[in-house]
Amino acid sequence: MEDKLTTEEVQQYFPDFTEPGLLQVIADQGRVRYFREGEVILDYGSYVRMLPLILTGTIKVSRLGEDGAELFLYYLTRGESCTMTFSCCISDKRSQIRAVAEENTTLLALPQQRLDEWMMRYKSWKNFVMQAYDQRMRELIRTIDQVTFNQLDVRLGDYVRRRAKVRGDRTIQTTHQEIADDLHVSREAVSRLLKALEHRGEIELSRNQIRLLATGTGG
DNA sequence: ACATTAAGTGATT
DNA sequence: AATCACTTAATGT
Repeated sequence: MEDKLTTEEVQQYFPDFTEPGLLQVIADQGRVRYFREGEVILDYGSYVRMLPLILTGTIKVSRLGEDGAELFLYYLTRGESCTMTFSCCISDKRSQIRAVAEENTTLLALPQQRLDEWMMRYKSWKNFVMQAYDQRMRELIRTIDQVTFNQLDVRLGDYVRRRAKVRGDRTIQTTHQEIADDLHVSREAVSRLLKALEHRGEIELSRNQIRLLATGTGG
């Protein structure tokens, strides 16, 4: 596989990038990198020199809590970039997050130096970045709401649906313990609430596996 | 058959 | 909702 993309390929992956000059510079400076499932792409405390644009696969982004436990933040999939990484690039700070390949993933790594210059120069790039910020912000606010109002059942439902969505599969392979770690709650709480969801007919449980059942008419 | 790991449950705080 | 103590179920050797 090639190390670089052609401008046509960049256009295909990111149809929102309109300026020929932007496509050219991304194709020119971007490097295709491949990560296997479970590989750590970026870890806490390391300096960020590249901004990733995800081409295929999924990346799981988490934050390190005060007590050393991890808290799941969000997934990145095709056509997305990492908001946290972008802000690290801009301010030249160490990473506050860890990014792990949830499945085999290819991404386009963009060198950090030019990013703010592109913001002024290419409107579609600026829009892309701002849109990413907007989306992440909404997501995080929703999570904060769920945490502060103790709506763990809602949060758990969201989690399962998101995870199924990024995989493009109604059946997800995981343990209750893994979910508990991601959400920072006890394993028992996860087991009990999942059981409740199962009784409501939303999911089906078996060992190491959760299946999402089709929800009623119109979804 | 036995050990290990995942999941379910009730009681307590 | 967390923690503990325990049971039950599934899987691996």
